Amino acid sequence: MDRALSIGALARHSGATPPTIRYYEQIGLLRRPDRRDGGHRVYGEADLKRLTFIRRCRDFGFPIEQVRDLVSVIEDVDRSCTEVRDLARDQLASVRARMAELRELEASLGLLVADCEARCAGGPGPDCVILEDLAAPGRCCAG
Amino acid sequence: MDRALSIGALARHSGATPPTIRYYEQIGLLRRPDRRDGGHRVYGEADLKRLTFIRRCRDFGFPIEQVRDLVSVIEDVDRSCTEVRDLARDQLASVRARMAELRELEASLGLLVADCEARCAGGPGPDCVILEDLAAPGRCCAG
DNA sequence: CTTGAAGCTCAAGTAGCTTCAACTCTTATG
DNA sequence: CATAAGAGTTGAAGCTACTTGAGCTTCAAG
Repeated sequence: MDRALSIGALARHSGATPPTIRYYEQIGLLRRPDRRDGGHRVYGEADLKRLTFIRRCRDFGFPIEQVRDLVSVIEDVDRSCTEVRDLARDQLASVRARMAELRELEASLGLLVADCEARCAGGPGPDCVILEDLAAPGRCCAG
Repeated sequence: MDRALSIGALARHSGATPPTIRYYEQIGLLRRPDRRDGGHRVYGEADLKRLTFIRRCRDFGFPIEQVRDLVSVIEDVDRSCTEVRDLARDQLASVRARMAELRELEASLGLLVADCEARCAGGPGPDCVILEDLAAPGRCCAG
């Protein structure tokens, strides 16, 4: 029951778009599928499975090159699942680092907005103390 | 006291790199500076101030095109500081949205790692239930 | 005067796709 | 069977915000 899928059908089932699928094929992340007489790509269940895996990894934020590693872990009988765990741990760490950066950014931006409310009366550019602060070397109002 | 700065000195004082400064010049975010006889760029305090402002906006996560707007707010006498506040508010909202995404990602990755610990004994690829889950359509272990 | 650091220009590379132009193929309907 | 819409094809360029590289010139210190 390995029903044939067009690129559009594969896209719908996997959550990728047709151009993305062609792109993955181009960079060697997906195999080159069989073609119909007219040249249209034909996919099967195995392709859907693999693409689903790839999309899921991408949703997890893994960069393409790491996805390549992960795919090879799946297909290589000799490599272990703990490799996936370790890669996921690394990924978790970088997600957390990025979140910490964003938290700082959030705090700074919040301060900037608050300062704009408190210290400026909505005056024009050159009179605004906030804009002056932003342009001054050293620490900034929300820095 | 408008001491002259080389591109390297400007870089050190502003936190940008020389290539980045040249890039900003190329895209019209910084004016074209005067040159010495040998062709080297010469900057002044005004350039440092402007670049500091730009870098700070970039650190806040504003995209280049919005920085362009912000710079014009500064230089246009008729436009008000509240514009900056509004842009900062928008930016704050998108930072928060991005953070929410990352929080979900963190939770999912955490689950993935936990599942790998709990359900797999570190077996090889084809035997790992986690890898199966990731490739299966529909919901995933940490989905 | 020599040497090494810093600067110059222009071009290409990075990630991860998306979008475009200019076609061809398939499928549904009349 | 004709036709028109929609889906598919290709290769190339575009996107963000820079970074890197090649190959050369200039500057500052000793």
